[in-house]
Amino acid sequence: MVEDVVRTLGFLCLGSRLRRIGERLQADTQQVIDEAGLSIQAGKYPFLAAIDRSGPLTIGELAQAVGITQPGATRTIGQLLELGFVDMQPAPDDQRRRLVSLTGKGQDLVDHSKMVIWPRIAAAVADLCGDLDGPILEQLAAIEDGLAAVPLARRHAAKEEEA
Amino acid sequence: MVEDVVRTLGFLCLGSRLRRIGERLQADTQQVIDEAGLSIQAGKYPFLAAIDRSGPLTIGELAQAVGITQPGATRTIGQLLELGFVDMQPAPDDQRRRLVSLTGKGQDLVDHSKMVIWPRIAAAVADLCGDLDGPILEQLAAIEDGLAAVPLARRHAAKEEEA
DNA sequence: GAATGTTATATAACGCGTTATATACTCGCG
DNA sequence: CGCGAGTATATAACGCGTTATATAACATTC
Repeated sequence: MVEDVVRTLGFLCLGSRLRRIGERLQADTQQVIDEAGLSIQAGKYPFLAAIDRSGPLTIGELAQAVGITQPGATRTIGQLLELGFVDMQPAPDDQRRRLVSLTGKGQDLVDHSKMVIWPRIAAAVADLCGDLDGPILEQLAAIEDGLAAVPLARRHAAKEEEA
Repeated sequence: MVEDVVRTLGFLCLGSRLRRIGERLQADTQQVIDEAGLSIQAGKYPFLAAIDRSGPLTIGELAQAVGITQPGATRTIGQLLELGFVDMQPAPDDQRRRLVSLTGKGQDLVDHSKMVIWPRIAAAVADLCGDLDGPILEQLAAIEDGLAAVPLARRHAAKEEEA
């Protein structure tokens, strides 16, 4: 068995480690979505949720809302356009800005997800790390170990089952 | 100002959020490395550190050690080979396995980094989040806010300056 | 009102992770 | 020995982030 250097090095590799855990978590989230029969990628949800919460947004606002750069937002919105979940039209007062809104199909997906899949995911993640506390490195170790022990797709909110 | 949906959605977007923070942290780390005049990318350090700690390792062991998949390790090691930091030769007993070791240049880089740059990075990250405690979402918010307020490159271990 | 600067989006190229698959070597067994 | 199964690495293709730069529309200034 080889030692996990990223974990061993602690603060020195915190960036790598957060990325690694984030990727793992997102892959597990994707599995939950797939098992629910939804045809959407996990990374696209924040865009749909942003529009659902705030109404039509421009590309630039979407980039800000999901915390990525503008070219990244342009690309993902392009994909959502092709998938038919959003619609885009120039802002009436400024032809440079493009207002992105949900289509009926997109709104249906959001509405369905809000009821069925988002609570499921949030509950699974809460089960994984909702009760954690203490220094961040310890929590990250607990999250990594927790995911290895029971993948996200098999988790649900901790109830009083053991009672 | 647009709301940060990833932060707002909490556990639901934890994967995206960890990735995002990890990327930001790693980019800031890169800046520290660049400012120190070193010509190496932050993401390659874990590979060098793994070999430094454990001696020559195969591609597969390196992948395990840094927590990525084998093709990712193959690629990064290919780059380190081109940069002249590592050397690769078939294992004597099994021609399938390739043992990756540090070259003199690679060892020099590691030795120098261990003295000069790694402590600097670890101290900056510790300054950012070493004293944090509590639920993970709160710590992540503190880290994001902290990075926005004072980038990693301008941080150092918190001393009793305020005394 | 034409030149110039600024802002919003798009495009290109790259970094670094992934999965899927090909290839080369080793091992075990008839 | 030779052949099929398994293992280690390499390659290809893609996801999704980045930076740098091009283009189009608006704003300003003389």
